[in-house]
Amino acid sequence: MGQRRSGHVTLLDVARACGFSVSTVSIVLSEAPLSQNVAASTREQIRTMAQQLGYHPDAYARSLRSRRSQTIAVLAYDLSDPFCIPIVRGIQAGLHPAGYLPLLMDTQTQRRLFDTYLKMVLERRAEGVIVIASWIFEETNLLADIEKNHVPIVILGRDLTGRNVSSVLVDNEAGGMLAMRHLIDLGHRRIGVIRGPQELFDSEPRWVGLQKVAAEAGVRIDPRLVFQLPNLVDPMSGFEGGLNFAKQMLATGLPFTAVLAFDDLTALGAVRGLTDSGVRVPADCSVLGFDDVLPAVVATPGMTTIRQPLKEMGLLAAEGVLKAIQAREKGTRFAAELHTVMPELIVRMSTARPVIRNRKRSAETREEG
Amino acid sequence: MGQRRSGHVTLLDVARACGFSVSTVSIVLSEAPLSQNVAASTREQIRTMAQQLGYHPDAYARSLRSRRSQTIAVLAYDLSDPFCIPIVRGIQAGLHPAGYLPLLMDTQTQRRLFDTYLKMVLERRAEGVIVIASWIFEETNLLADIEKNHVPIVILGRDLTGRNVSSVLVDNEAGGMLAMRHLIDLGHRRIGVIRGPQELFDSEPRWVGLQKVAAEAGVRIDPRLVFQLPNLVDPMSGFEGGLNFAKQMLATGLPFTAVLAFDDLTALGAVRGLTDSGVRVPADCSVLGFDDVLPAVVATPGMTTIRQPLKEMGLLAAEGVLKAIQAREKGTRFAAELHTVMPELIVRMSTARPVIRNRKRSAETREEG
DNA sequence: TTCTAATATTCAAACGTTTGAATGTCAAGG
DNA sequence: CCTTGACATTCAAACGTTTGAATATTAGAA
Repeated sequence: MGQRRSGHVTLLDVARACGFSVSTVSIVLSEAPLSQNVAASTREQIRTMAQQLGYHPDAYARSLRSRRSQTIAVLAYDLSDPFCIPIVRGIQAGLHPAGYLPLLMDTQTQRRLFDTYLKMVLERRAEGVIVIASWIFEETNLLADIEKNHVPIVILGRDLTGRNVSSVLVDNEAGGMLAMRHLIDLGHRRIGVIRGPQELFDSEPRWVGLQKVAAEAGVRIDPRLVFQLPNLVDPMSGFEGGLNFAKQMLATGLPFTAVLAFDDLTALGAVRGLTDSGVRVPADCSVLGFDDVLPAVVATPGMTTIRQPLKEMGLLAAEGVLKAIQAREKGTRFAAELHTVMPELIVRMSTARPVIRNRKRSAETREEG
Repeated sequence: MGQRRSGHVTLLDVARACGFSVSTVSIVLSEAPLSQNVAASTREQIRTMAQQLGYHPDAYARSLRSRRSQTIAVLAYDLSDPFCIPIVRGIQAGLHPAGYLPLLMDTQTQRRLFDTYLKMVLERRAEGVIVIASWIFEETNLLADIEKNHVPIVILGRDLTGRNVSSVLVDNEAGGMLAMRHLIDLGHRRIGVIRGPQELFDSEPRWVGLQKVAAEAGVRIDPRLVFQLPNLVDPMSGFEGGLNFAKQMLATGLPFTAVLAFDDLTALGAVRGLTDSGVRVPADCSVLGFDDVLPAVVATPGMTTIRQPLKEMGLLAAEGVLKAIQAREKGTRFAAELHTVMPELIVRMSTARPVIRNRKRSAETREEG
């Protein structure tokens, strides 16, 4: 009955079925202002008929006509990184009330995919773009192509306000400071550090922050106990880095009572490396992570970590694009905003006061037990 | 220059800029068969001009005209469940070569969101739907509304072939068998079990499988050591369930040397519960999970688990919808297919041979150390 | 010269909406 | 009997693309 060749019920179908024009039906079903002028009986009739036929407006036709896609593209560098998920959740939560749909794209830290998806962003006429950045993100094409088309961008994890791109950041330096302060407060003095990869924006400020606190407290960080992760291509490589570096730390033979890792996966790797070598966490050595992702909270011992308010960051990003879109509609020029959110220390079981004894001895003790 | 009020460069802009008609430009840029008839010089000219202006075809106009959205909706019950991510990855991998884009939707185990997104599926004219099912999934509206519009569906984690919906399943019974066999092979005889929630499709067959193997081996499963998770609303509740049940198991005072958990998060919860009570894993008690999600592999000790080939399942689902779409195009009626994939035992460090001594004693031993 | 057959390009309609302007109806006011 | 205006409905154009049919331009064959 009335099924057109497209297989989808259209306004025309509904119009024919109840004897009104397409215009009237459209006006009623889209609840346009004019619909106040439509007789109540007509409205009722049209609505029930639409319901009956299972009519759903065609978003493509609608968007074509109204030039609004109600879509925000979200370019995540790697969805399999537990870091991304809460952010995406926040974005979703921020977009939903405004009737926008996130178009989620997982670029898998691949330049090629990134470009493919970028093209799609343009083709699908996304009204805005949110980028969850990683080291692979080089600004080149993004700004050239997307901004040329006046699509507002918000970037998470990188400060691009200089290029007039709104940015959401966590205060990494403060995070680094919190981390080091916690360890020092517990009484640790000999601390190994696994720094983040050089190309990652977050790495440096965390390092700066923790150094600052260490210096203030008169704690010297032995450079032989400092390692730096290579560029990560997937979450597991952080884990493996942590694992290997922990073993290398032990191999130095230098005493240390705590490891401060770049992020939670690295910290979990460190825990594995230490445990495998018979060093107990936290009894013999404390480990501290960063981010507060799911694997850190369900591991045992629960990981003490510097929490990033990921969901909140996603929300901020969502609000950011929406604001920019609104501004563009009104013709207002919109100045890029910088949001810096504060990290928070979450104390769990992976850190403890250091025991006043030689690390090596304690390890041996356990091994013979 | 030539920027129209939409803010996007259109075919008309390109046409005007190089003096050809919209048709010619379209034919060249979309590489239609007719483009062979277009002079090489013209083609070149048009292409460079399009490039220069930053032209990108409007997917909406194109889809409207061609009635193809090149989009598959993916309804995931909860993206924050690490279980979903590899599946999504697989789907993405399967769709990409065919030029389809997954429209990822996180229903957050909420009926309301599920319905909202379902409406969007219809409105955005997704050509197919892949559902990653959870207990919240009740077939009612889905089949009524989506199938009415002849949109092919593939469901993961549930057998709906009876309703002519292609389904991808893991052989849960085989998984349950693998799990129990592993524990029995190690020498465990007193085994606690945490079953999955009743409404979840996977729960029962796993339970059947492990019972079968236990019965064959003459191992009796003490019902006082069997617990059942309530319906899960988020991944953490599985963890908490595991934690609490592990403590309850200990509280029974009954001896047991292994816990077989419904999934990895539950198993990780059990590890926490045991460890908190001074029971070491695996020295005093083995723990075995199911799924092989990221938190299970980065935890220490690494979780022995029954791996589901999640990525492969996603791939199968993607291939499933694509096949159905192709069939519909040719007018062929497409019979729903059932894909059952095999789980695999992954041995890590959370399981070991049981020690021949009283569990309680060993726990005390450690506590005094 | 005229016809055929390529080659090269354009016309115009269609996809399903939305919406400003136009049309038609009817009752009250002059 | 004609305005006026409120109400109810429809017309028709537009959004940016694709595509079957049409047209224009050539060159070779009859």
